[in-house]
Amino acid sequence: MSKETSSKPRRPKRGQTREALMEAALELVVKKGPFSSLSLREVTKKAGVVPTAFYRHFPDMSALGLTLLDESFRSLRQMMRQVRQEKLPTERMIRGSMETYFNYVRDNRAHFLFVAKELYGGTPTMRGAIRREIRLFTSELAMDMARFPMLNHISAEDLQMMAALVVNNVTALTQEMLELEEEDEAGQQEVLTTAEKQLRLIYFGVGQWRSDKSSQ
Amino acid sequence: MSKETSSKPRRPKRGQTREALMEAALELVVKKGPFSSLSLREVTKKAGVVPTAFYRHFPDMSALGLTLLDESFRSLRQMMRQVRQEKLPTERMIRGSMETYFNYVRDNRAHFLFVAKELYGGTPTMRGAIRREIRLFTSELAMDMARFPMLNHISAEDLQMMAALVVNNVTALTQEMLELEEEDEAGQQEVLTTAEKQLRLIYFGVGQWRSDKSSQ
DNA sequence: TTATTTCGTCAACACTTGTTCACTTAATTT
DNA sequence: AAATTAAGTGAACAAGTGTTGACGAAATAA
Repeated sequence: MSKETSSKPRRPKRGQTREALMEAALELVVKKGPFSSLSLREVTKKAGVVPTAFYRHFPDMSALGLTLLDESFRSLRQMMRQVRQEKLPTERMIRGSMETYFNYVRDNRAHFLFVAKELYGGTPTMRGAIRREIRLFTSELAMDMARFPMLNHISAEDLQMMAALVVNNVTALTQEMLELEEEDEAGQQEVLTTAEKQLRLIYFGVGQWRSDKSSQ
Repeated sequence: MSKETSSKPRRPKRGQTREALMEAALELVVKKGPFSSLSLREVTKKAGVVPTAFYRHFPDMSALGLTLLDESFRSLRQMMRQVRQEKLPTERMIRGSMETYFNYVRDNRAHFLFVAKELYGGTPTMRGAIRREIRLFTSELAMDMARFPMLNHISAEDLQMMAALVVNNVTALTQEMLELEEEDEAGQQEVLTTAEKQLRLIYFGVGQWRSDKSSQ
């Protein structure tokens, strides 16, 4: 049966509170501080709901945190998959993927801020989950590199080390990006071109690499 | 029975409480979480002193934090100066400076943990202070590179970008190091050799770099 | 319809928090 | 030796915290 939309429900609709809580937490992270510093009560207050209502949706704050984390990475993984599919000559690929990546960061500022602030300061569980995701990205990048014919001569572990170099650096630049004001387009552009240069430099280094030399 | 001769003072000596507070805060950061999540009361408790005694030494917690930050970076800067003075052929220099740096990290675990957990999660003031220090290291590294004759042809801003690449990566590896157990020597060794390889790769990349190419 | 589950509310609890004030006493200065 | 300053203590506060349990209304299922 169809229930019609009356003008204003006195209570939020089914399951709407859950999203209100997640959204409230994100907003508070943006303007107040790390998720770990938020209290259950202020989150519920911001969500426009009484403290006890929280327990209808999450057993405790850390459950909310892990849900938020999952949400953050699910869409990010999806975007990365998309980027990975574009087959282009290396130089164009570097510029292209950096552009789409940083645009994505800009469009999902709150989620990235949330993750950034928990990366080193969160609970062990939280940190572990984030680090696992990052390692996943690294491995996938290494696998991508392994498919390039010109990198045939490089050992698997060296590829891993190179991928880690790229990921570490992009991660750091992401944080730098988040530190900028949202309106600071010039600064953001600068970070982007720095990223491009750095990746290009790494690319040059990879071209010179001999794996036997490293095992020494 | 009250009077003791000279063995144990009933009260800490002059100015001893200040250090007790700083030490207590560091210990709590190691085993509990980011400094920003510590309460004044638990710090004083750990220091074996009543809450109100805190105000005799610091106006509030954030002042303690900034003092701790200063302490952390002062000794680090000193060590970096020392590293920078050793003049060696590049390859040896990479290995050498990475070794002494990571040994220093191991010996000052608490301070690095403190800084790491505040880097992105701390108050704006705290984050700003840390980022300023890091930028300082980057600039100094860029200046060092500028003195190499073989890097004459590289523009100042490209040198800055290269130094940033190095610093970003070492920072990330430091965090990785801190995530390991203190006894995990194998893991620590692995991080070290990864660091060496990555720096060598960057070094190769620098060798191929043409600044005019970058301006496109 | 009626019955049932879902989910937001209210009151209350036992804590912990930062900070104040008046106090004492040790250490230093005069 | 006396006076002064530095630095610890204890009680008290208002505000904020997580969590409980019983209650009621709305949405869904029977």
